[in-house]
Amino acid sequence: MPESPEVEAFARWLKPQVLRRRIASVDVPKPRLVRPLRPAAFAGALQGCRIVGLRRCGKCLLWDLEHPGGRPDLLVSHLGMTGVWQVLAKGQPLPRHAAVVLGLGGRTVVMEDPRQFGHLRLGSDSMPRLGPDPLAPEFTAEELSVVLSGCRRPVKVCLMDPARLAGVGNLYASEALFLAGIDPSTPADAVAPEAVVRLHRALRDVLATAVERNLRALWSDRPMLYQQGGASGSPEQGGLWVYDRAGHSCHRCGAPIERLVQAGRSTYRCPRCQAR
DNA sequence: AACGCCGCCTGATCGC
DNA sequence: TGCGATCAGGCGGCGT
Repeated sequence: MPESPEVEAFARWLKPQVLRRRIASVDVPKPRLVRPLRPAAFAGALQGCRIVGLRRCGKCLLWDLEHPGGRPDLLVSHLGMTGVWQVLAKGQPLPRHAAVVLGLGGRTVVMEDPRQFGHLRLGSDSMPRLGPDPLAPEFTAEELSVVLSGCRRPVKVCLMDPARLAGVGNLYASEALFLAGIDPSTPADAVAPEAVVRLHRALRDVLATAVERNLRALWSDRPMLYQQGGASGSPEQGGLWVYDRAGHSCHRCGAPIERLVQAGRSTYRCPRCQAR
């Protein structure tokens, strides 16, 4: 479940390894995940392009490309639930669930996605419309207040709606609400102003910390935060506050963490630290 | 416009 | 021990 901190880390980690390189070859072992749907068309459009930029937008990784003639293009990739980007060492075999393989001349970059919920789309019209990005430096508590005030659904569901807020998924929505001491089932437009300020700060803290942690994980070839599950230690020890910790005791107060289902997704909360 | 719900997919886990 | 059933989950599409 890569969310914005994971995608941001992938972008920063990959950028120095792919920038200014030319795409010499394209292989599409999982054509279902790409647009244009026909692998030959997809590969043909990518082949020969130079990678001139790599950035994140919400949970998407954006590849700025330049065709041999100089025409710009955009490759939008989304990692879905289980997608990862890898740089293969020379002679290293393809991962089992490789979806797209880019040969960059002496360096091979692969998107792997076992559950195949991710996708790669070519063209600048491939970007979904997104709300403000809480990782952006200019994101303010006032902006968050506007996002919440226009929504009557539970605040957790609101935070996860990409049209309202970009890049926040299930894990960091639960973690931020814990840090802010807010019950996830509070209607978004009923969150008190001082709680909105706490939530703004919690979102920024939890996301920024996760970017740094994920970057260290990538450079040292260790699993990322979301790949460890909730059973490990407290956040100080590299674990999580509430996500995936149903039945375990709260790291802060000891009360058993609860699991509830909102809009069909698991939410985790501490009944004492996040009382109504 | 806002919201709920289904289906896509496969590894992990559970019950028998 | 082994096998089938169930579950998780982002998000696009569709129905209300």
